[in-house]
Amino acid sequence: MDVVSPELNSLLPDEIMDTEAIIMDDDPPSESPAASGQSQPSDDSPVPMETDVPAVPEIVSLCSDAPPTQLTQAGTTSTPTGSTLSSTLTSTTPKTTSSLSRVSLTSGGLQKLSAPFTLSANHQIILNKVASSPGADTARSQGTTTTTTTPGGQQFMVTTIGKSGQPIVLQLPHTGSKSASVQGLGEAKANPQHFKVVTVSSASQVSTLQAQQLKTVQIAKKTQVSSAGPIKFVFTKAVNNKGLTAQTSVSNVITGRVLSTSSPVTPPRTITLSETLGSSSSSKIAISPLKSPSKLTVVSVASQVPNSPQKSVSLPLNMAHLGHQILLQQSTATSPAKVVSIHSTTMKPVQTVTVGGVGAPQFKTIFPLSTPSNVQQIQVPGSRFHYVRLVTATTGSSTGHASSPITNSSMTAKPMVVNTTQVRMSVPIVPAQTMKQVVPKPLTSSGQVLTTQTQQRLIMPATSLPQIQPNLTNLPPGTMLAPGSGNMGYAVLPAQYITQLQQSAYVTLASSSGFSTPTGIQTQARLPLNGLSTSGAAFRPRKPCNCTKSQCLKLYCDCFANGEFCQNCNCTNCFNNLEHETDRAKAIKACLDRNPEAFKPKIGKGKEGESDRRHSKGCNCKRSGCLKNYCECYEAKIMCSSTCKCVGCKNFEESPERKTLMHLADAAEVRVQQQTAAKTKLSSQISDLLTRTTPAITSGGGRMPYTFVTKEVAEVTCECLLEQAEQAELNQQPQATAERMILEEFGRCLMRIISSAGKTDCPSINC
DNA sequence: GAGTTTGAAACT
DNA sequence: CAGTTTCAAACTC
Repeated sequence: MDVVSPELNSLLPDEIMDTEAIIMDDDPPSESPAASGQSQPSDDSPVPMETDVPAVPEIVSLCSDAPPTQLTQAGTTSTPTGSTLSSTLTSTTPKTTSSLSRVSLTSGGLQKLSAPFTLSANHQIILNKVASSPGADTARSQGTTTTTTTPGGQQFMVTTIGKSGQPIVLQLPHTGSKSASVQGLGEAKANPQHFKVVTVSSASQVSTLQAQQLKTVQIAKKTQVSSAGPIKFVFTKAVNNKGLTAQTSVSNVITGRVLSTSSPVTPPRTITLSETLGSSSSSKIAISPLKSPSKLTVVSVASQVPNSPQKSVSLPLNMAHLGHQILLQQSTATSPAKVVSIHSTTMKPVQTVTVGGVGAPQFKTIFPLSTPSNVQQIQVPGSRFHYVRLVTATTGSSTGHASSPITNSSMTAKPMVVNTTQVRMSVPIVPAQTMKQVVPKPLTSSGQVLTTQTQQRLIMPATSLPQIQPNLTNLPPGTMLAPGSGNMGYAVLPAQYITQLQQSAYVTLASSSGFSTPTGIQTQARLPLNGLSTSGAAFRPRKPCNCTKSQCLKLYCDCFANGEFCQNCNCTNCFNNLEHETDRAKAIKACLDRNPEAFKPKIGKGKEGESDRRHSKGCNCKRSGCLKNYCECYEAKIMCSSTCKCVGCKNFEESPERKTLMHLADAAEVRVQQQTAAKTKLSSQISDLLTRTTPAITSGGGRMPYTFVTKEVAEVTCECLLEQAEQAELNQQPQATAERMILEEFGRCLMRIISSAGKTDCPSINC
């Protein structure tokens, strides 16, 4: 799921996006266990999701070091006209490996590279770079597009934007033992199909990515329906950061997008795409803390004809091992139609990913942010984690950065214009809170109700640390995964952080002021604290920490404990940021080692019959009587329970001290609210007054008092008043009469002043 | 704002 | 697991 430029999309007509060409019609799903997950016995029904990709993908790996812009395998011959890129066959299943053929790789239309490839039994194509072609360096930083035509006439288009430096594996889903060439003989022959996968990677990360990183695209299974039917993709991505220690916060980006033509009347079909990074293809990441595949529906629409059918990808999401591999696999029955993608031909697309449980599909959204790297977010149902990939703006801007502006139908997304250094796109911003409200309570495959707690977020490192594999079930809701610095790892970012990014992006981008960085974010919103309501505290400004010695990498730091990055804090030597992912990852691991539930909400639901909210561990107060904010129970506005070990506790239901304090606290809160409201109102009134008076002043239609009540006017007025006083004295009027005469004169003076106020000239006042 | 108190977290 | 230390927030002046 990736950013696909509209230009690239436009190159692929809907009719050529069908998967039929690569699908074996007559292959029973059970023939190839490795690919059985992607194979579907039924044509129209969505392909069941698999949580695993073949441990040993027999595929043709295409190393992205070579800059092929276009790979065309006609199944028979291809004529290399330029520099040649040879690919090695990496298929490990010779039994069903189809014959090799030459692949024509064309870079930018100027170079043609030929590479052998093989379609394995499970329909995987691995294009491996053997050696850099002469033209590789020149084209490395440029987007590349690879188009492969299978012997059966199917065509794949793999586009790489930027320096991916990574081999690409196209894996055809299980189609039985038949070779691809055989497969293509049927319907596919008559109806060549195209698959389009776009990869975008950070050019700055090329050095760390190395050629060992592998992208695998599993093209799922055939369907026998017509080519007009919608296609589903199972998209898997494996990440292995072993040995990679890059510190930069921007990781490589591998984005793939598969477009499928869909007809409103034709049943959806499925394509499995797997993307593997790292040397170890067997390691996998289970995204879903539920340990059961979740459905991920990716809808990306870019540069499509307004009336063109939606192209959606339904993917199951399963993350088993953080930092190794992420598998997005398609689930079976759920329909991708749940996702509504809104596209605009004028705006660059933004990805939207919908993830749902098997039983209860959920909406998930991925959208780019205006951070130095675009952020793609995946919210996994059930855990409410947000898995985010930071997508670096690549240098391959010439190819066009594209994303699909997609909004969830149930979300109130705000369109925004995103400015990156090279990309400007419109992005629907969906606040995390909005998404929370949208996402229904997920169920695991076994029907288990997942936690709905939203109190905490854990920040996990994008980790190049394979050993750090925290149990995702311990991660607090709102956790996000983002790519590690310089590596393909995923960092768990707090949802709040993403929200902040989004907000910042919106402001910055809306003003077209250019790129926005997280550190520059001023608008902060915070998800609720432990046990607190999610509604009221949602976007409340987060309290900055003041850590000095802990580097904000210990639970002393509230930011860290809440799974947030430090932003606008007063901390010193802070490591709680993306720039110190490695250290942060270690710290997180250390915390989890000490307490696997360290990042779980402390305030959870108590036992049955007890209060709804209670402290998981209880407090240990000794001197505060549990009536001060030192006490975590009191701070969370809950009463101490049997789990507490406090001494002299006064934080219980019948405690008069507690009642008094609570009453005072409520009263104080009311006062604060009233004061705040009064200030707001006064400020509004002042602002309104200034707004109304300013034009009058500038236009001459009216003047402020100081403009006409001059010193002279005041002196004259005083003289008039004195004159009245003198006259009253001369006439020996009573004091009351004298005062009345003075006041009446003052009134006349005021009237003259007012009447002359509207005149441009200085008023003249005569007694 | 500086200093003190407090209790959770970290350490031994 | 208990005791001690460290730490940062809460609190007081």
